[in-house]
Amino acid sequence: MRPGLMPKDEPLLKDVDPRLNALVMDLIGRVADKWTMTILEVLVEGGEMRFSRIADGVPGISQKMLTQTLRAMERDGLLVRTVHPVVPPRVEYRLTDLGYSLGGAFCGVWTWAEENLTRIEASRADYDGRE
Amino acid sequence: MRPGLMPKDEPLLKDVDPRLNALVMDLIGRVADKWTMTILEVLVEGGEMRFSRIADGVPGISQKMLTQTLRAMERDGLLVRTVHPVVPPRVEYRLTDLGYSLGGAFCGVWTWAEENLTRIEASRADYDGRE
DNA sequence: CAGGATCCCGCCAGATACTG
DNA sequence: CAGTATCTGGCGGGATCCTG
Repeated sequence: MRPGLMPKDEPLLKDVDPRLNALVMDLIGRVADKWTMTILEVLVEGGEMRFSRIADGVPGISQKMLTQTLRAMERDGLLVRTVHPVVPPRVEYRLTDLGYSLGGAFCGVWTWAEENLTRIEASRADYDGRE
Repeated sequence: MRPGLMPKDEPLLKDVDPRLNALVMDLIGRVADKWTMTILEVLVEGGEMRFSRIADGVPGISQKMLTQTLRAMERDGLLVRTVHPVVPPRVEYRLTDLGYSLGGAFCGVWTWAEENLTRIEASRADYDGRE
């Protein structure tokens, strides 16, 4: 593919600013966790939703982590939080365009996980079988 | 889009087995972290590589986390680890087809992060500005 | 209903030292 | 070179109680 031999000092990644790269990695660390991905999935499917309905859609999440993750997503501009001043309180969460675009980007990972789950479990069983 | 009103007990996600869904979420939790993503990126770019060259391509990672992440990826069948019985030791890591396919799935997330980094930083600054 | 505030435990990850 | 082994502090995250 490349002409000539590969020089040994060729940069490993594209020659991007390492500081920029670190920022991107941190951003990914923030955004690429299972809670964020799942909440994103739920909101893509369900549109604007209230707190407790999101909780229903994310089995296993604690209220603390749900609040925390939603706040982080709001801070990152992935969703908007609307408080309706009524009793009982009614808070709606709706994805922004940025949020939807992240949902699209994650879609590939989600699909990949679904498609390859059994293959990976088999690989793990095989790996654990050997010693 | 949908005929009729939406019944209130409509399932939030596609009506998948919740246990299957939990497994997928766990798998994503395993695989969607910044170290795995970065190592994947490096190996997609660099092909078969040795331990220390991978370390060079992943700035900021500790040797412990690199070993640990590589082992987990091997267990999941994302890469193969080849030990050459020479002195000094020479260990090569190479992605499997499964690993490459995950790299492709992550590509969207990586690109998304690069493209939207400044927008997100602006959103955070704005969010932190208000109180 | 949608959280805020606390307490607290587990394990994650960095630092350091050692080895085949 | 490519790891293991060990110690340790920090904090992620669950459980619980309380409130506008």
